[in-house]
Amino acid sequence: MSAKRGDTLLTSRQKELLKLIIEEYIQTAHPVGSKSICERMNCSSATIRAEMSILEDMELLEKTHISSGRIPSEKGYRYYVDNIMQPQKLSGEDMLKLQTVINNKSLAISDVITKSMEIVAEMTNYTTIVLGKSSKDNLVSKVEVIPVDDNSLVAIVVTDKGHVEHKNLYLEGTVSSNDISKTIELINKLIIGTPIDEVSTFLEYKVKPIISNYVQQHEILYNAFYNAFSDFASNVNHVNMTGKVNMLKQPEFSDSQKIKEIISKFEDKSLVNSIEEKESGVNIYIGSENDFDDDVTVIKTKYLINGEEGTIALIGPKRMDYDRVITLLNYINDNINK
Amino acid sequence: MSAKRGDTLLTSRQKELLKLIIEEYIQTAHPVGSKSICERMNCSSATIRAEMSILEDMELLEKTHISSGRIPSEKGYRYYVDNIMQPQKLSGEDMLKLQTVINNKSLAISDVITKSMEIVAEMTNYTTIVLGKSSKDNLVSKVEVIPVDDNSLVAIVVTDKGHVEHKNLYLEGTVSSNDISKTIELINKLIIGTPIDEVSTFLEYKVKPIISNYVQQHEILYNAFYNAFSDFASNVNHVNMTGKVNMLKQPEFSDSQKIKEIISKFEDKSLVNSIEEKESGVNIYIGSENDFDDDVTVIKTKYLINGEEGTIALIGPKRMDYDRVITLLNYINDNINK
DNA sequence: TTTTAGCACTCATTATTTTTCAGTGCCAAA
DNA sequence: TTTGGCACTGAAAAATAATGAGTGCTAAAA
Repeated sequence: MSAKRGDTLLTSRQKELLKLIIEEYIQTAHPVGSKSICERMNCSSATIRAEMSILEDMELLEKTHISSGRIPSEKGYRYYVDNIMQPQKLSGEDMLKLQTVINNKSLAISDVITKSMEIVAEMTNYTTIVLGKSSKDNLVSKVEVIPVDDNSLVAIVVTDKGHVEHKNLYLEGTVSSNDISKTIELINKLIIGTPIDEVSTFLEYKVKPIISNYVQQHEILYNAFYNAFSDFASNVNHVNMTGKVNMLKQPEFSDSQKIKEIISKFEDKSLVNSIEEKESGVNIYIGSENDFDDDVTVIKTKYLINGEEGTIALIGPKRMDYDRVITLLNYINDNINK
Repeated sequence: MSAKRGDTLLTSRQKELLKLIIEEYIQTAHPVGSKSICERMNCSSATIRAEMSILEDMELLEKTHISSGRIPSEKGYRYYVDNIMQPQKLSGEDMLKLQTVINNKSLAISDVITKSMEIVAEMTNYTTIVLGKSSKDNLVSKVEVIPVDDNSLVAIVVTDKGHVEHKNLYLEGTVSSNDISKTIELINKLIIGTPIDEVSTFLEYKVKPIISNYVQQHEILYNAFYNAFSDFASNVNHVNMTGKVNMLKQPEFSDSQKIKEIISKFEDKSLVNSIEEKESGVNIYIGSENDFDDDVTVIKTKYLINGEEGTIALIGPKRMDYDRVITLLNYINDNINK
């Protein structure tokens, strides 16, 4: 927590006002007027208006039009997140729901993460993303090939991190099972320990030149395996998104143009992949601070457990329940680290 | 083609008129007025109106309001599809695009199907779905277990159809590698040849009673494998959807409420799975004829190649370019059968 | 110096009315 | 049987009016 970032000098009353406005807006999605506040701060609406006006000068609040109530600006949310909001404890209900997954000791960690985030999506009505394992550091630890019928095989690659990829290969023409097993032997001998994203270049420089010495129908086989392995490298990133529809329930995305925009972005693989988090900790990217969409907030955190690494992220409107989401992500983060 | 289904007695002029109206509406999405037709049929708009009126009495056309042009009714589309439309040849351009995938002999058939349908989605601006392999008829042909670290394993199952499933298992406490290999041996011995959807009951009745005779830490191991296999059975259906966003581009789905409805349906796994086609041939389900949504048409066909079976489907507005889509699906169908 | 009541003013939103126009149905003549 | 003519319809767009939540400013009260 790089605390107090940009903590402009606000009186404690201004801080309280900002807190009340942001929290009301988070709940209602309607601009907040001076009247609705004054009861809670026992002073008149005129006083509130004066203070609001100051907060607007500081660019922490905005108006939607000249005579409207106030909504938080991006800077306002940022100030709230950095200087006002204080992390709550996880509610009993939330904890209970997560525990059923987290305590299930027979689940692999990657499943715990995915299922936890599915639960979070459901609880919060935001969209969650688990971006799994990048190919870096995944070393091939076993290549298995199983014949299916005369013309097709299944090739399976397992990495040292327990990542599995498979691909059905089709062989043009008949290839002797002897040739197949020789090829596999060769591949296994030469390739084990190679980073998975380097395997295709490795195949080209180490295997291709010598395969013809050992294998009769080397060309067909080499090509089949080459195709398979280049796919493996690019597939190692897996993505799991849950609750895309939740986003459409948010009032800020009720315009059909905006809906299309958001859905398109959800479908855009390279954009979704770019959500991968580099920094450590639970980080918050409000509006233009993220590369996904100016109208959303992305909260994400990197995980690295037993060599499996990835990012868990949550996307919601800028008007997000920051408090709860951060508490949830922290809780998941702490718990998957045992 | 169960031709001439419901071929009410239409004069050839009425047929031509219906054809023109439907084809214009498919292109423009606007109700078609009598004036815009009369040039092409060289007669006056009054004559067209009279004929339109007859077609409306037959429930082949509808009005959106009392003084509007005509749009096809569901029955109208049905009549068009059954009795008027005649299958075109595939355009050179369309064929070219598909050939790049279909002629790539090193791709497994399942990849050819998936990629073809991705291309179709892009070409047509509709949404395509490939619903893969149901679990029926998939017999376990190999179980492979690979240790990742002290507490975790990867279990891989391959079926006789070349279908592969894998799962990371986490073992609570340390389990001797001897016990693990004994368990695998036992499972491989007893389970090979079992339909994948029956494996978990099989485990319960055949393996559970005797495993304690061979394996020390049988409980941990049995549970881990039991969980893994029950997942396998339910995962055998895989789904690939492409072009969800295309649907939102269609003018009939520009209303934000409708968009949400469609997107929700796309996300609903059981609904998507229910698209599976039982009948043979390329079949057309217009509006209320399908279970997906009254405002769409679903065109689908079953495939069964080398033991791999599934459904390829296309979803678009009822105002769909039936001609082209059917030609495309037929072409793909013919070609994946070599 | 700070707070507050009072008041004129603004502008989104909603409702109401008016205008426009593509298209229809019907009829009588061709 | 076809067609030109014409009155009529109703959606859609444009213009107008009414409503009301909320503001900024000012001058008096605290």
